[in-house]
Amino acid sequence: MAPTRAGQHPGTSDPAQGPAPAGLIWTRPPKEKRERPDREAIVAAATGLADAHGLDAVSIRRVAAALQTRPMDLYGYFARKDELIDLMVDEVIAGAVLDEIPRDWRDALAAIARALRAVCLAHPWVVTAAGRQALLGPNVMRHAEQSLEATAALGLDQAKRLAIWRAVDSYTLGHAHISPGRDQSEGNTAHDPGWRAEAEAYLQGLASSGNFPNLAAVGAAGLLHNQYDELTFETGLGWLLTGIAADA
Amino acid sequence: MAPTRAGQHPGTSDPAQGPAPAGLIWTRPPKEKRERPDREAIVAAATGLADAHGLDAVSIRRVAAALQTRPMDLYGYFARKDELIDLMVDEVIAGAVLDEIPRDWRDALAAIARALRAVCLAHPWVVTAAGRQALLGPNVMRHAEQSLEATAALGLDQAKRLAIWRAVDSYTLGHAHISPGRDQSEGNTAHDPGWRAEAEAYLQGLASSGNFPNLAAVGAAGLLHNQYDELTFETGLGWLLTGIAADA
DNA sequence: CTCGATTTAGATACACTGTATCACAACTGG
DNA sequence: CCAGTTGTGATACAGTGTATCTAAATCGAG
Repeated sequence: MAPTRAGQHPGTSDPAQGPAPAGLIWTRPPKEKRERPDREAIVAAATGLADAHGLDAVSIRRVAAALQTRPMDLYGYFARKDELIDLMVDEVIAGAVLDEIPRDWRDALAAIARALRAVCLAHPWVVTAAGRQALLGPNVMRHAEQSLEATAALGLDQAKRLAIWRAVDSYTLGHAHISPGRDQSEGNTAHDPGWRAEAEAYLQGLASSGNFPNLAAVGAAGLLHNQYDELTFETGLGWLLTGIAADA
Repeated sequence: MAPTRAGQHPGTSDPAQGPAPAGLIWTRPPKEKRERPDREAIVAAATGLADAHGLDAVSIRRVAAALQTRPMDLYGYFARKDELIDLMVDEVIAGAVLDEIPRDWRDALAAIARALRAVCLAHPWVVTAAGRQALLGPNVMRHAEQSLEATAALGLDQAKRLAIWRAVDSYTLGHAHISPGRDQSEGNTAHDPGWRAEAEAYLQGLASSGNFPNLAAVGAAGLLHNQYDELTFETGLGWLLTGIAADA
């Protein structure tokens, strides 16, 4: 990139360095000092990898390669890979933090839940990652703070407000978690049409066995397709909020 | 974990047609010809491993060692490790199938949810595994059948009954999923007292920053301990059922 | 300035993983 | 009997997270 400054090549005064780079020094680029990526860039690269190919595709080596660094360089910014995933989760959860909380508590909880759901749909791996350990990142805490703030004006005791937060988060994350075909990464079988056909045939077999009359009435499509996910999510969320309203 | 080749030539990774058994794992007979470790024993060994040391401890080599077999012998009973995990999940979910469904729909749904929760507490890894792909095993289907059966007498349309099942399962699994310190395997940091102390100090710091007044009111203990999990679960389940009742 | 001690960078090594592949034995149909 | 298929046992391969070793750079003291 920069013109050739032949001034400072390291340690070439010693003869017979083992893995010496090939070619004349004049033909080699000036070793363009690859600066170490900062934490933000690492998290962004890892998130991109996870979005594109699933959480399993996030390996230290691949993240390093994406940043043109070496694997062990990344460990300057976290001690274990789990910590990198913590950073990734907190980063994307920032997208679920509302700019403004609706005044009505029910609207507020619904808006928070929908924002969280949107993040879970955009980054399916966060749901998986959320189950690994307690999430304590600042953005997760802001989300929690908003969830508690939503019920601040209701005059409830702390335990009940805490339970409300837990209930809405549990439902929202759980719904995304068990959504069929949630994970769009290529490793997932649910998008292979062949698998789809076999699964439907299998479910047809179960249905025609007579042991699953209620499932038979629903049909295989209802179990395998997630095109009604949005509807069932909203319906269930409405039930939950209605139940809370009845108690509060 | 999974050697999912991301990005490279995608055409050559076509699954081999010859040796790969066709059909879903559920449709293939248990191949009882082999008498060494049968499918049941394999699943039991793998489940024991997962219960004791977490899902990550379930490796083909370790399961084989536990059964005094060789790794590749196991592949006579499933084509991929994921299928083994499917078998494990279905096996333990059998424990969530009720002998008898309470007549009252609300009691029935609550009983089903509590049974599912009990399985999730006894085998924390099932929650993780449930998110990997669509669960179609016979015992999972029996659980689904019961969930639909619970609302059979209410005269609701199929879509609503399906949504009820999804809502209760989502809430139940989600609550277990995000329970702090759910995974008791030794890899988890949440049981290290040192980590505990640091996490509490960190949360205290956040609380005293003034940016999280609602969280500060709750206190760090409420966020880190799961001793109230049972209570919050029951409370939220009650809300959900009340909301359903209001709509049905 | 010189010379040891200490920190840092860079690479390699280790113990694992899932599973494809291969060499070879055994059985089977012609 | 031989050819071909099938099964069996072992090894190989391409990856994983991260500990550890080596060499270079930096720094403090005299």
